[in-house]
Amino acid sequence: MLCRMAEASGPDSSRRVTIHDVARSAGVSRQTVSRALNGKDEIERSTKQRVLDAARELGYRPSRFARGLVRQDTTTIGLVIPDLRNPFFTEVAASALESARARGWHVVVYDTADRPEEELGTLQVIGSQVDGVVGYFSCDEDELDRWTRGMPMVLIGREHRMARFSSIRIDGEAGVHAAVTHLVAKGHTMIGMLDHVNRAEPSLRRDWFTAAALAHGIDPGRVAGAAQSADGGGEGLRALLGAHPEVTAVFTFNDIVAVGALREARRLGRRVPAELAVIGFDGLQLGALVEPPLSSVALDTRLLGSLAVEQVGRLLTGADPLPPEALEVRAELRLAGSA
Amino acid sequence: MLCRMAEASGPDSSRRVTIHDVARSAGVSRQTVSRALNGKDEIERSTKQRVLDAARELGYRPSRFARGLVRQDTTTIGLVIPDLRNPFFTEVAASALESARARGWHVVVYDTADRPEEELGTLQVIGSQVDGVVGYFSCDEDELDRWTRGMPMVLIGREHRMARFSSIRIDGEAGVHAAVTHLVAKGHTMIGMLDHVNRAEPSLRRDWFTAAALAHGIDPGRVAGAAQSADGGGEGLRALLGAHPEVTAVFTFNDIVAVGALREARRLGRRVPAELAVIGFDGLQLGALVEPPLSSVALDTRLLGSLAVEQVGRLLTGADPLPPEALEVRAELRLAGSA
DNA sequence: CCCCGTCCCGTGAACGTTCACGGGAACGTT
DNA sequence: AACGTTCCCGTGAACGTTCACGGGACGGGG
Repeated sequence: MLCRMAEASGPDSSRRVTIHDVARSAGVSRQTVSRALNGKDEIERSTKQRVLDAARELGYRPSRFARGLVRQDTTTIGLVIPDLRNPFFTEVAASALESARARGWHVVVYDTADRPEEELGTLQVIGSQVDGVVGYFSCDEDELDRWTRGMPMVLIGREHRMARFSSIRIDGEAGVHAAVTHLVAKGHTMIGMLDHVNRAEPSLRRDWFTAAALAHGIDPGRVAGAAQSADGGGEGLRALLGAHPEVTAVFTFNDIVAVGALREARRLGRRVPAELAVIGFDGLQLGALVEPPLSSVALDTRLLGSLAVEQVGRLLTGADPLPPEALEVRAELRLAGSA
Repeated sequence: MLCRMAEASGPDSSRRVTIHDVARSAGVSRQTVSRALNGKDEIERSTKQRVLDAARELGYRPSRFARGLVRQDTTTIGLVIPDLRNPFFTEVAASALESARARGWHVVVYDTADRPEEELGTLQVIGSQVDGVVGYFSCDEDELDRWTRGMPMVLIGREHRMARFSSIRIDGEAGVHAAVTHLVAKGHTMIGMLDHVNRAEPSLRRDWFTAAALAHGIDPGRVAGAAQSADGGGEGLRALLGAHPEVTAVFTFNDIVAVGALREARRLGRRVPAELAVIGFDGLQLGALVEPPLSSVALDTRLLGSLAVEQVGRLLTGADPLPPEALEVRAELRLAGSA
């Protein structure tokens, strides 16, 4: 009489084990089972143990949906990332997870595998599973709007037009200016750039570079494209030096590309920073692992992730959203061995 | 008469907007609203549009809990990772996300921040939010059992005792043996190792190294501990060379440590691989970024992640679980410039 | 004129849990 | 003996959605 028959021996064994089954098996009511499982106190010790045993015996697991329906306390946000293996996004994701955990939120992560066409599908699926979304999107704003149906969204590193969106701006103007200033101070006058390739419009970082170069009376035209990978950085550097052999310093779209350029420079026999100075963008931890360590216009990825989470939180609780000027991450030059 | 009053102007504005509100506002029934929103067909074009407008006007968003309760189709798994910023775990996580996405599952990611005491809290919270768990756990198996209450679990890189757990075994014996063999063939006889520090028991990788060294008649005692970071690898190498100056080759616990050792070797003025050969473990993409590229006993992280997801899937659908011999990832030597 | 089919829409029921309330038993107090 | 307290426990209701079913309106064919 200690326990009734266990396992799948009921009339239809495919049905889910509910709180009712446990109650019946333990000879008590639903509410008592609920009390036992949730550690409420209006219950006798022996009864509690009996219920717990019955639950274990039947393999009972409460339905998160039913529970979530009645107590509206769990919030879940979606994090959309183009490529988790890219160290930059890894850091942003880690920071976002950190901030979310501090608030007791759950984070569902989606990796769109760098395919913009995946974004819509993801959005559609996400829309019915989370309370808000944070992340990177490359598709059109109207498309975003169509698929998210009024869900709070925070876009990272991208401008927004519609009021219901929010976005974290990345301001690298001062940082890039400082980088060019530093290179000039070191005596460089022929400064090139490895820009993002495969994009319709020239990158913002390219604009910042151009402005900084012009401010120092430097020709900003020495630019080559590079695919977003270390190999891409290597090839980009070869192309740049092929077209502009006079270049003695390079600013790159990001650190991955910079690391590739660094590796290629070594292979070409050019000493860094003596014969070729390199400054990246992002300030990844990765930059400290290579030799010489990478100088970079560093972004505070921790701040980036936490700002995004903070803002989506305000949007979905209805609190005052952060003003645009607070939603800005300023990049600043961090010098190491490579420049 | 196009649309009723919008915004929060009801009697109590704090209540959630339900499908009922939309129905009332559009002058139809719940079911019709449901039809419009879910793209069912038994509905007239104009009605559908009217409902959609009303929904948008009111800012209606369906409750994922209510929906999940009635249609039992969405499955969500939890992914528990000690430190997402660690490139190895990043790769495993990315692979797991990939596999889950292919199955249409959602993945909630938890980063325990390398603190074992966080695991229990995570587990407790996770238990009521996901259908199954995949990941790394360092705490006791009984503790795991206590907090998960019969939820399917797949442990990675760790043995299990209880039947309800499943685990992915990592077999590096042959790979480490091959690594040592290769070093011996290159003429090395004084081979050291940088092991994981801060662990109660010596690591499995250490055991594999010891066995391989003995098989070649090599003293396996030249070992130093290293913290799990690049800096740790550097310090470890200094300690190892301090205690055993005769060492000409090093096998490390993992690639991060190896990269640190590589960097330190350069700083010490020892040429790699001529004066110091280095072989890591894990086979991270990171290894290709440093100079010289890192040789490593490589793990197929993609397989690792997909196996774990596959197995947790079988456990929670009740399909035949994969047998232990299929739940094994074999590491194999991948040579590059560093050895 | 009746019957049947198609198109569109609405009504009860169910999903599985927790909350608010009520109530009986045992015990002590006036 | 009547009454208040404390300790356990059970019963309706509610959460918000979808499914299964039923039914009215309309049109066409016999």
